[in-house]
Amino acid sequence: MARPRSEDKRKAILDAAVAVFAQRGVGATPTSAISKAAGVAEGTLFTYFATKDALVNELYRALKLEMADVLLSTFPRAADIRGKYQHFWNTYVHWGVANADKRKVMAQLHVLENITAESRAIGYAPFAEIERMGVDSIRRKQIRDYPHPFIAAMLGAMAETTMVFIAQESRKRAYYCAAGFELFWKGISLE
Amino acid sequence: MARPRSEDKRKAILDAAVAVFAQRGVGATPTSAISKAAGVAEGTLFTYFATKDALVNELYRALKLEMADVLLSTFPRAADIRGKYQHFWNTYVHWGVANADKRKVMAQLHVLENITAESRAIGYAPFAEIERMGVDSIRRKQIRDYPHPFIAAMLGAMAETTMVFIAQESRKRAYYCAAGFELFWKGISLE
Amino acid sequence: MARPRSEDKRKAILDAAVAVFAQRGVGATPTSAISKAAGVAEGTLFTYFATKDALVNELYRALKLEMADVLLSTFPRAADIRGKYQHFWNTYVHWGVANADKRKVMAQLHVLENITAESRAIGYAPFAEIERMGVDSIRRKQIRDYPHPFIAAMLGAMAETTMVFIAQESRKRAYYCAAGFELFWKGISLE
Amino acid sequence: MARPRSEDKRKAILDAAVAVFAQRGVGATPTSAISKAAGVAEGTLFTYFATKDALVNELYRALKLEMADVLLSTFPRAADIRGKYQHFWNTYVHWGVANADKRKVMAQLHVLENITAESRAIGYAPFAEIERMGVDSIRRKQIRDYPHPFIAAMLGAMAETTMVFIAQESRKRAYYCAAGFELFWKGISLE
DNA sequence: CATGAATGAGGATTCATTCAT
DNA sequence: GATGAATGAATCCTCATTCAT
Repeated sequence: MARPRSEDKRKAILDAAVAVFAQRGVGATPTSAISKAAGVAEGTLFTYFATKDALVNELYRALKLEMADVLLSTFPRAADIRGKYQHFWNTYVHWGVANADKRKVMAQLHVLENITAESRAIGYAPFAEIERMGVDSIRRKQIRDYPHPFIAAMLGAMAETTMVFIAQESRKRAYYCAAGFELFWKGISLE
Repeated sequence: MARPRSEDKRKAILDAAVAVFAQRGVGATPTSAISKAAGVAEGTLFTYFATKDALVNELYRALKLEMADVLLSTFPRAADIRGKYQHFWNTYVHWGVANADKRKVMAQLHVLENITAESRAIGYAPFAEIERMGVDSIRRKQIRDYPHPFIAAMLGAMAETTMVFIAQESRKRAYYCAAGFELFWKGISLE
Repeated sequence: MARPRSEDKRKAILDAAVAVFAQRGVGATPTSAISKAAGVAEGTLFTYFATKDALVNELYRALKLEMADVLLSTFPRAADIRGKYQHFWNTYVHWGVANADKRKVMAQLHVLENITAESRAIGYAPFAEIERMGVDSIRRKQIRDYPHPFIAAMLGAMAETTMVFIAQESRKRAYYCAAGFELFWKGISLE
Repeated sequence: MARPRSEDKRKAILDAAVAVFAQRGVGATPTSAISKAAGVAEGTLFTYFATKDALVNELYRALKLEMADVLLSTFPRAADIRGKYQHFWNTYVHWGVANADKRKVMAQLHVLENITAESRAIGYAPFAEIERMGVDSIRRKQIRDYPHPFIAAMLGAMAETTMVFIAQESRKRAYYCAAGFELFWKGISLE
């Protein structure tokens, strides 16, 4: 058996990609910058990822799965409907603030045409459970009756906006987090 | 360094840039694609814009100014506070839907590190009047008391999200436009 | 009008390609070696030839056409059948000896899978006239009855072999040229 | 530097090289393609052959020796002079048709600058006996008086040409084989 | 001023070879 | 010895920018 492919190195490349992508932009970052940041040779990157596109797609999936895990692993099944939405909001915002680079990269990735339909499907899969809860809360008339994807997208966009403000004024983190959720909740709650 | 002769050609280049940027992405578009789309020679582009970055920055400013003009030129000074916000919302959404390319490009531009602080300042300037109105409405307790930039950013983000849904289901344009504003207004109105 | 594309430069690139291809082999020659030998920048090569393959194909056609021109421009229509074949033989051998690089490159090109069917067709076209004469001479029973392509290929292969020997012993050029043709002619003549 | 253990593996690599070289060309074939086709690891190839060039040279020699063996092992010492030449012709053509890959590779190898003078010498050695017979037949005035290497090269080139036609029209194998030899023999026979 | 050919640095990827396991 | 990951020089091609016409 030869030297096995190192999971650490793989992670290092992915992490390095996040760091440099956040700083320079996905499209503007040469693979050489990634390999250098990861501390591997230029060619090594290509033993772990066949092409730059493949790397970008894998990164997309990894970030999506990480986010889903963060959102779901501490989900309060016993909470009331407001508590559940609040959980998503808080968890998302805190994760986003603590992982500013990952958030920036995710924002770029969502918009990139390099991401394949398959990657999008895989990245979306774990959110299906979240969607089910959301749809359910609408059917049970626990929140206002809008299409669920619309509500989810609004939550995402509003949370992103909130994160931007927290990034600018980190002292007011609690304030913005609460204010953002208030705005959102007023919008979708029944009264 | 005299101003180049043809203002038309300048416009043509900027318009062409919008079209190709929307399709291929700002970073992935070569200047040659822009000049070809504009019907001018590759070199000509550089007599109007010193560098690609300069072109991108001028485009940013032009789009910002256009948007401000759209928002302000028909502003209903006599309307009540809800009517004023509704005006911004409707105007922005309709403009964005009718000018999908420009909207896509703006979204990319906002996030690009190529845009200088100066460009951002210039682009922001005409929105100062809007800001004054917004700040005013808060001071007068016509809407809930959040920092104005936060509200403005939320309006922008929510309107963008709305436009995405309209782009996907153009038949439901009126529905989404209204739903989005409802969500927003519930969030910031006092009762 | 900008600087016009220079036919000279185009020729220079093609000539340089012949020289370096002959020395290092088509597949083993980087485009940078060609551009350097031609005295142009690396990028310039690609304004004249879209890809390396395109360059190779154009070279193939150019060499084929040149050869056809050499063979046909002095063709002795009045000569007897032996004289006609002798003309082809002599002309081909002398051209090949005088243009050793081109001959070497042609030999490589013929065998390369990079050469498109279209290029082969174009390169073959001017030889159609030669083929007609050959087929004719067979129909009229002026030479032995073999398929014409077979005879033509034999003539080519035998002439090539002859050229190799002349390249090694240039003093014996006349001897080998005559000996080679003798061998060929004995093979195909009726008595 | 002890001889590597498995002679089988060595053979497997050489055989694999023939197969992939024939398909993709010597220059265009990466060593990884050879090792994969041989069913060994990439690194293993280099315990059997120090460099790609070394492998290519050994392959050249192996093929040359194989050919010499084929030509000589069944040599009809009792036959008349025509029968002897006919034997070479037939054996060569049949071997070449049956081993199309090896023939194609040989053709490439002959022309490659990677083949060292030493390899050429070694590859030629077993043909010395053939040469002796040939020279002898000339001295005894059994065939026309041309330099033996010239005759041998002609036989080779004409046989190669014959093989190409048989490869294209395998039904006419017997015809082309006979026709080719006829052509050759008419050329060198005394009457 | 308009044109588009010329330039060469830079980018993604390949590949012969080395070396840790 | 066998394996295949690691390496980095080399390759083809792109593209922002310059400059001759």
